[in-house]
Amino acid sequence: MVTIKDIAKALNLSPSTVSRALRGSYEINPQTKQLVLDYAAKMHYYPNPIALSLKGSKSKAIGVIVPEIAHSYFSQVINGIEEVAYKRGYHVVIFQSLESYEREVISIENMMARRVDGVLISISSYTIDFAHLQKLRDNQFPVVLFDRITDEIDTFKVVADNFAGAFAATEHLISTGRRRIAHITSLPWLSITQERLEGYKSALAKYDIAFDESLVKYCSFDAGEITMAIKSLLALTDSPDAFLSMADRLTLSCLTNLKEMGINIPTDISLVGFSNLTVAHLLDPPFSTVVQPAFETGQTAAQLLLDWIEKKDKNVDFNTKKLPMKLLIRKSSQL
Amino acid sequence: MVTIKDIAKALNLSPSTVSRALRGSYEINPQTKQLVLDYAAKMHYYPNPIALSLKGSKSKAIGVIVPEIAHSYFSQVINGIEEVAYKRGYHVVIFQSLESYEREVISIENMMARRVDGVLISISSYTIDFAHLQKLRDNQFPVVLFDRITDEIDTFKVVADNFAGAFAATEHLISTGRRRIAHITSLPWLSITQERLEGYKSALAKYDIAFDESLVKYCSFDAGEITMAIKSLLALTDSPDAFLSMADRLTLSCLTNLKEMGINIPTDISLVGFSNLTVAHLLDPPFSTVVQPAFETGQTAAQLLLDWIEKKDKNVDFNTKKLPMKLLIRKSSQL
DNA sequence: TATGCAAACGCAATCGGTATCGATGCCAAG
DNA sequence: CTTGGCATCGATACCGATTGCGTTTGCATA
Repeated sequence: MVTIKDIAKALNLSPSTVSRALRGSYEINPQTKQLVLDYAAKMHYYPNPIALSLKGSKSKAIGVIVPEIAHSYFSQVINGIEEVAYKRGYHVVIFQSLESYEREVISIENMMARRVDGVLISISSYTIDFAHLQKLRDNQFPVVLFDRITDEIDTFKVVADNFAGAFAATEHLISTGRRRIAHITSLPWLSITQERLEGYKSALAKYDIAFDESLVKYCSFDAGEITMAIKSLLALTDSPDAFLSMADRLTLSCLTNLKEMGINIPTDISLVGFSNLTVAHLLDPPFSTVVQPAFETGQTAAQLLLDWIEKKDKNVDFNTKKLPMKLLIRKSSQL
Repeated sequence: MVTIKDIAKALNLSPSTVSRALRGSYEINPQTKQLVLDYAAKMHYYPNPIALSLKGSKSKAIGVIVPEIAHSYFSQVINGIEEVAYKRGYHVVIFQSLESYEREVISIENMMARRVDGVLISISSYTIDFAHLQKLRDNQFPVVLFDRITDEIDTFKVVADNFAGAFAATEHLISTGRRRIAHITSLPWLSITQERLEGYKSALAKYDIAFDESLVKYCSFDAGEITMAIKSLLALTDSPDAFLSMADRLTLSCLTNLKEMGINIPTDISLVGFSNLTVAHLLDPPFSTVVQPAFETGQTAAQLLLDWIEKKDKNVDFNTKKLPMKLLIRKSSQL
């Protein structure tokens, strides 16, 4: 690896002159400058980013924490983050929390130890204490939340319009004649869970359908739990005629379970689910989905973070970007 | 951020003593050592990895190049890589080639500029010149290939047993009475394409079925091409009774196209495809798949690379690890 | 001729941590 | 009393690039 000193030695110049020539400083003789530039190009000189980082205390790296990489939604988000970061000369270091609070805290520490310039995070399902994030913010450290956010941290946030997505899905089910719409959702304390529930309730209200608490089921990541939830829903005296599921894993579980039980979709029960699977149209039956703007979420969050990092003055005006959802109606929810 | 010098000043010691105390050097008074350790813990001291990197010319980072992150197979591979890398204190920097040779070359340069300690790469489909990789190897730089490999580079490689996978799938189709088995595959110059074709041929030979070149279709990433291929196969006078597709995107395209054409699966045409989709069982019909050991591939490749990086002597004995495939038989290929 | 003043470039400190080489103090052996 | 050896710790160069400041030119002006 060729360094500035190598170039300096070869051209009988001082390292400082070479450095300035490479950076195009005005106080270098154009001829000298050209000489250095040519030689550097010939020798394939690249500035050592590690030395730069040490000097400037900027690593040109951002950290990303997601619950799981191998999950269609998050891998699409990462795709969007990559695209933006790559174009702006940053690299992306990825961590998985695996929905564990402890791993999330460790990942944050790890990132700080590695001196990333900023963090993008979608909070783990089991994180209810946000001290690890608040500490970063207290130190003026740039953190952008996406998808799973929280009110307790004041910063930039990027989310899908969960309310509108749930509202549209519910309204669609109502418009196809359904009245007893079960709401299968994730953990109750998550922001996305709450927003989606509100969208659902709001749509019911619009059509004067009473909200029935017994139709709402909160499910953890235990696979058996969703099966239990479905069975208890079907056991109701006034059992549901539609399922609205609010997460990928829940959507797929619903489908698997209902099929196993021999329930006809959509004749017996109509089905709409939040999902970013690219093969929803190939499922049996082709599945109506609310699709999250995953790629755009990644892009937007990365933009915000990098703008923030590169901003001179530290007076930033935080806001929350809300990206539109898309409802794709397929056979699972048609008459 | 607290540094060694801060600690030194606070405890009236020299930076070198603090450094040695933190590293547990034997030549430090146990009491002094404890003092330093306690103070460092209290102040949340983390060694600056950037300074370490500059000194030791090791970045403790590895680069990964995949065609696309948001692809079930590759995201599972990355998952495996991550797991191993973090346990061993490395971080993972991910690049996408998007199946472009140019982007692959740029990514390599980018990684070198960033001084990663090693590279894991699954070669882009349109890479037929390997000079960029050979240059790395010429400089004794650790590179491990996975999935898409090449004979032109002598190094560690990790692949799935493509031959066995294709053989098993073909044999299964034959055992269900199929004799005209179409082979829909990827670009002809890829290692995986060739190995899978060999497996297919070998299974045909075993059962004395003549190999018919007209049943083999090579498809690029153009979506229309697969449709054309399928139509031309169905137009044959002796048209196929089974489709064997050799990549995720092809498998899904086959399914989409055949369904659109109103062809009954598996009655009219039996279907088996290579795929790492986790929802194959929910497709219509439930889809027989050859599943690649994605996670294990990532783990193995990362292991090999890190062992190599950390090895003292540079005499490494290259080999190619072959991981078993799994054939999951579902309705799409049953009688 | 002396002085001023740019233009062009070199010196050396710096970032944080490590490693080499001393330096010091103390105790025991000669 | 001197010398050697050990235990313990400090000063400093170094990794690669940047940067404030100083220095050397050449040239024009008083």
